[in-house]
Amino acid sequence: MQSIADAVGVARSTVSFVLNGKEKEGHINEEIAEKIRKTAKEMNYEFNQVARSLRTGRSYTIALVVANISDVFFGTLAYHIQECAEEKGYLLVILNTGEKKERLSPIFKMLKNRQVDGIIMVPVTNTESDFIENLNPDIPMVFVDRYFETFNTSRIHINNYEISKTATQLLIDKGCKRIVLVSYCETLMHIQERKRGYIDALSENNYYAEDLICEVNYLNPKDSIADFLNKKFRESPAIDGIFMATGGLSSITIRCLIDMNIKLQSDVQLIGFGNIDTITSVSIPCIKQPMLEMCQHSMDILLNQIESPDSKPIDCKLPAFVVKD
Amino acid sequence: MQSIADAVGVARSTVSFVLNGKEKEGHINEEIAEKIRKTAKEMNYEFNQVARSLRTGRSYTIALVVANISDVFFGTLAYHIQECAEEKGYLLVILNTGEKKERLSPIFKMLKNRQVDGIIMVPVTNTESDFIENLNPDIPMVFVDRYFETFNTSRIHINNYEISKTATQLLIDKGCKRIVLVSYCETLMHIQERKRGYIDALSENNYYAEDLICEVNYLNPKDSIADFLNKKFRESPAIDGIFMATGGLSSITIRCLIDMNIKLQSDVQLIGFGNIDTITSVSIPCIKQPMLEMCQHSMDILLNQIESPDSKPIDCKLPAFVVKD
DNA sequence: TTGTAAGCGTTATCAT
DNA sequence: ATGATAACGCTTACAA
Repeated sequence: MQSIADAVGVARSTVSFVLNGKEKEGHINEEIAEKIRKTAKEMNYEFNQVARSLRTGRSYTIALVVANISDVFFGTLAYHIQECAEEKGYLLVILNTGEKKERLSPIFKMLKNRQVDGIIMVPVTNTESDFIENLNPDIPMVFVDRYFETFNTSRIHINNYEISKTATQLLIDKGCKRIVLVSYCETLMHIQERKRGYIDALSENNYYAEDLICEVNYLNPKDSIADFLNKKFRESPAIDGIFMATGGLSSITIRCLIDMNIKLQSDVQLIGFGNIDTITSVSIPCIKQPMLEMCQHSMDILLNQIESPDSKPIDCKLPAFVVKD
Repeated sequence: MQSIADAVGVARSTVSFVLNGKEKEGHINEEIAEKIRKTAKEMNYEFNQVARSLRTGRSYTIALVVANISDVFFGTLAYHIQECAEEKGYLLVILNTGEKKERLSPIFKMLKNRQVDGIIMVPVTNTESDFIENLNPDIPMVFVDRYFETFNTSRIHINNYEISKTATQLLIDKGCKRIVLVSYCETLMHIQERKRGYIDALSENNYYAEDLICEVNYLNPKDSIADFLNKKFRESPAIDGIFMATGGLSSITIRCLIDMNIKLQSDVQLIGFGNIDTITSVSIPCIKQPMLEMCQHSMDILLNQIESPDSKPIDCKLPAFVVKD
């Protein structure tokens, strides 16, 4: 920057103003501004983000904190968020929590050292009280996909309740009467909401029965599901529909059914989250999340929060949609 | 830092030396050093990485550049690399190229502005000459998975030739005589090497025939594969084995076969890259890459290169392994 | 053994 | 309309 200033014959500060597009504020002669820009290009000057960060306190970096980036759902989030971030001049850093709450505090600490401007996060299960009590980093933060009811940050999520009710109703409309819910045993709101949608749809048709709910834990879900389904298919009346509450569970459940020699979409009607259609040759209706929109909104809301830190948290609910068979 | 210095009654520089573990260089009294450390902890001081970066020219940040982080292979790389990086105190940023060479130059520019210390990259196809001519960023860089024959950077890859030959031989040992290769039409070395392994195994048994090679392009590979297989199954003698040269192609090919009502592992014997076993109920042998080791080595080699920029590029070939059915 | 001071490359305030 | 100059928080050569 100094050398540009020397070359043009002005002061460093003049160059800085021009190169930051603040000619107006600096009241700089258009002619000389043009000359500065030209020389900068000639000398192919590129500013040093680190120095700028030190001075301004902003790093133009945001962080994405997820359980495990190798999961395709998180990977897709990362992909879109990186693209959005790049467009706005931000760099994206990735952190994995491994769903371990004790990793959060060191992560937030490090992000602060680095003067990271904002965090997009898929929160770890069962950390609501930690956030309320002491975990809250004072960096602008938005939650994506998952959220907590009483912890008030900006959140971007889908209409879990409504879409789950719609999906379940779809099975009912096909004539199913004994519809299983395959889900995780989980306190996170999005899972709770999906369950509530399922229950309400069944209740309204008087089909609800507690014993149709299969809630597994994260370790070894496959065996639990297989056992459950095996039992339920032998009962009379047997089950005739399954609603799978996450993408991961959809794959696992379908794998179980194939192993059990159950004919998909004839012995049993299915619907679930995720891209089920890619793993089986019968086409199965599924609930798709508007990934790109979720990411765009996350980014927009986060940037807004970075610009105006005192703005109120925003609750952004986007519609998911059912892709029929 | 100043406030610690004030509290203890020493100079800022003394504090700096102690906190960086350079008491020896600074020749600092152990007693006072201890006091400084204690006060730092009490005031829960945390150093500002940005300021440090500006001063030292190192950001303790590395970048992972891949085609698309939502792809599970790249996602898995990202996961392990992030873990390794964190362990060494590095932050990981992610960049997607979308396999577009024109995105590389702006990416490298930005990484330089940010004083990123090193790059781990899965290079974009057909960019060898660009790298040789003008693209080479002068940031330490390693290639992982893919590499170019004549562009001399450190590379971490698997024994593509050997493992492909072994895999093909496995099909031959099962009695297959008409073995198809499903691969991409691609100049990247790792794909070429896989093809060479396949050809050599067949040639040694006098089974090689050019018309058994199905090389598709990245756009719409599914239809090309389906057409090819359809034709080949009708020929006499029909094909009886398939070697699938990438994880993505394995899924696609198997999906085609199921659609065609071909019985896996009886009408045709399969072997391929990736986690095939998760998408079908018949178990199919597959080639697994040592993902964790690849990432650890990438990180080690990169860090070494950062520490000693003049060290020679390293060629690190790791063994993949076949998981049998 | 400790302290001083000069940077690192910017931005932004204030005088001119 | 432009230029000096201090500051951001840290590291490190050198003086004391």
